[in-house]
Order: sequence, then C-alpha cells, then structure tokens
Amino acid sequence: MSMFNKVLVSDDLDCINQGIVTVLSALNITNVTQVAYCDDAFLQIEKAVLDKAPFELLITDLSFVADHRKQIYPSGETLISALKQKHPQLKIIVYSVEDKLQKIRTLMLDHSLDAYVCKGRQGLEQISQAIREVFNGKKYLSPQVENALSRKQSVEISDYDIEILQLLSEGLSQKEISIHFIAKNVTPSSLSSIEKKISKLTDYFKANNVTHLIAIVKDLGLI
Amino acid sequence: MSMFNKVLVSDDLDCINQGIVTVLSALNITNVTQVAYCDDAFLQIEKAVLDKAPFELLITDLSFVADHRKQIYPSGETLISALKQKHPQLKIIVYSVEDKLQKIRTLMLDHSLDAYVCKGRQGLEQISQAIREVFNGKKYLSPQVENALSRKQSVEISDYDIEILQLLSEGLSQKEISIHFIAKNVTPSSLSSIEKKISKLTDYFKANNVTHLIAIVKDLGLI
DNA sequence: TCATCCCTTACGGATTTCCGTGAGGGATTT
DNA sequence: AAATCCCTCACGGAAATCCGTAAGGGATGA
Repeated sequence: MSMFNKVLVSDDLDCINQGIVTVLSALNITNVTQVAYCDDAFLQIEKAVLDKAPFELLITDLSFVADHRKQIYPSGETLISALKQKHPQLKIIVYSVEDKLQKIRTLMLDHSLDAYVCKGRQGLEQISQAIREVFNGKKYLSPQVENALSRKQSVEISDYDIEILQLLSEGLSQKEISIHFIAKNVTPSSLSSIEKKISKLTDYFKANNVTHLIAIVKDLGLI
Repeated sequence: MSMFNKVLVSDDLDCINQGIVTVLSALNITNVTQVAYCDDAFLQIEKAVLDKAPFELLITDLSFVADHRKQIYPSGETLISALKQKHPQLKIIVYSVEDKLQKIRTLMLDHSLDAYVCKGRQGLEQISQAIREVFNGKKYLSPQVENALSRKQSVEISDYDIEILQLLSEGLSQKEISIHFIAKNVTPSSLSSIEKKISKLTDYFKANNVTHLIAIVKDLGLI
C-alpha cells in the first residue's frame, strides 16, 4: 500500500503534535517533522524543497499562541496563504478546534485546502481518514462540518456588510464608519445609509441592538 | 526507579490523550486508561476502587465540549470537586490551556490539586516533570503560572461583571439589565450603577464603546 | 417620454447611552 | 463623636443611536 512519505506537523501544543505523530506511525509514515511555530513550518518546507526532498503533506493548526519569538506568519491561515502560492503541489490538512461553518467554508475555498478536521473526541480517527483521502487526491471534511461547502452561501451578506460588522466590533461609531467609507471612496457612505444597513443587519440576525448583533456574528464566526 | 502504576487520562480531544499517553510510556507507565468524558472518568475511578485496583493518578483537562451525551459532571472542575471529596488519596494533575492566574489559584486552593500544567509548546516536558514531582509528594505548577499561588492578583473580573457582559451580549439594554438585577434581588441594580460598572469595564478593557467591549471579551473567551 | 422602482442621502424627533455631580448610608479610622 | 472613605443611587445635560419621512437620481420598461 502506497502512502505519503514525508510529513510536516505544525501545532503550538506539543502534546497535539505528539498525538498526530502516533496516527502517522500507525499509517507507517515515519518521516515526520514537528514544529511549534508557523515560521518554522515555512522554513522547513522551503529547505526541504532546496534539498530536493520536499514535504508531501502539511498538517497544521490555525491558531498559534504568540510568545517572545517574533513571527512573520502569526497564524495558520497566513502560513497556508503563503504556502499555497509558493508550493501549490503541497497537500495541506488543517486540524483545528474551529467549527464555524462560515469560517471553514472561506478557508477551504480561499486557499483550496485539501482537508479540514475538527479537533474533538474522534479527531484522530478523522485525521487518519483525511490523510488517506487526501493521498488519493480527494478532499475531506469532518462529519460535523461537512456541509460547510454544500450549504449555499447566505448571499445576502456582502463583503460590505462584513466590513461594517468588523468596524463595529472594533469600536467605531456609526459616524466614524461613515467617515471611514468616505475616505476609502466606498459607497454608500452617508451616516444615514450606515444606519439603514446596520438596521437591516440587526433585523436579519434578529438582534435587539448593535451589541447583540456583534455578539451573534462573532458566534457565527462571520468576523 | 519507582513510579505511578495505574493512571487515568481524561480529555475530550483524543489527540491530546494520545499525546499524554506517549509521555507516560516514556516514563514506563503502561497501565493507562483514556476517557473523553468526565462522567466516564468518575465511573472508571469508582470501578477501580471496587476492583481493589484503584487509580493512583488522574490527568484531566478542565473544559469538555458538550455533545449529545448528558453528563453529571460537565467540566473538569465539577469532576475534581467530587473526586477530592470521595477519594482524597487520588493524585490529580490538571492539564489545560487556561492561564488566568486567578482561576488557577482558586482551583489549586479550593480542590488542593497536586499539579497544574498549561498546555503549550513545552506542555509535554512539563507534564513529565509534574508526574515525577507529584509522585514524590510535591506540588507542581507550569513556570508561566507558578506565581499563581504567591502573587496576589491586581484586579479581577467578578461573576457580577461577567453577568453584565453576558446580558449585554444577549442584547439587553442597560435599563433592562437594571430591571433584571432588581428582579433577581442582586445589588447594585440601579441604572446608574449599571452604567458605572459598564464604564469601568470598557475602561479596563480599553474599549471605545460597549459594542467594542463585547467584541473584546468574546475574543478573550470571557463569555 | 414618462411612470416606476430602487438606492443613497438628508433631516428631525424619540430613545438610549454617556458622563459628571452630588446626596445618602454604612463601615472604618481618628 | 466626628471625619473619612467607599459604594449605591438619582439627576440632568450632552452625545449617539434609532427610526420614520421624504427628496434626488439612475436604471428599467411601457
């Protein structure tokens, strides 16, 4: 039975790296490297290419706790973004606790990931399956999020809406948001229009007020 | 060299359980049981006592994601509380991402835990050390939180604060929160006091407004 | 061309939030 | 007993927001 040979595992919790290594072992993959920083992951991948022994698969977390080491890639997402551009042939499996469909959907589509596995009670079995599927050129999603791709996008929420929500969550007043859009030459930008749009959004999400609205969309992983 | 013989590992992420098992292996501890629910942990410990082969050490997480299975002990804390009463001789090591000093301090003191290890980049080495220390009758704290017991915490967010934040995130107005507290006979409950408290909180978290505040504390996982 | 629809914007009043001031009361100190 | 501190609360004006109304303009179609 053929399988990946060279795999890189990247998670800031060494414990989790170790757990994944066990799974790889069970799949007879022994050429495994562990890293705890995205920057290290990038360097390892680059170096392996130069050495003419590139990694075939990267299994990575999304969120990495910052510490004293200054990082170019502070998160799995920034790392993936760089890698998929520079090394499109590298297969990538994301292994994360994040289970917001919207977030996963954007991730999968934006970076054309090969698999997304949720950390959970059956995480290891799913990782194992994901590795086998990806090796066979397929994509894989954990069962609990597998409809992240199928379910049709709530087209009603535009990038413009997201930006307003984002700015609200950053503490800007509606007046400031208006000024911000005027400065960026984005329309609609009047205070009145901003008010209307926010009112539409609170309506749409059945929120009582803006504070509630932000709490809701944060829970949905929209921002 | 003498060491623990029988150990129970309890974390809802199977991956993490697996990582810990590797460490135990390296310490020549092979009689290891894994569980993914606190209720299972409790049952295993009870059963082992009845079988006259009790566990000597429990390594457990604090937070367990709820699923379809109804639980008596929904969190590590509730489990620990029950166990330390019923089986005070059982050694307990908590292994969690939680790194708030105040929280850890309360945990250690309230339940007289034997060790607290933070999940992190050096988590496994620390777990290994914690096991050895605890076996020798000592207590252990991860370096990054070792002053949880000594240094007193400056300002802390009370349950009252959390409830206000929670209610705000649910869309209640300040007036409604006041009414809510009056109904529950919780003081302070006046609109004026609610205003002041919220103002303090936005100050403390350096938020521009309440919307910003909720976005921040949601990011911090406070609510 | 004209009627209609939809989007952007302005405006104004009602409501809510923000923020400073000061009264009252309990606990502690002098 | 008096002074002080701290907490709770009321009040009031300023600021922000909510919400309804309406004007202007571009696109569409009869």
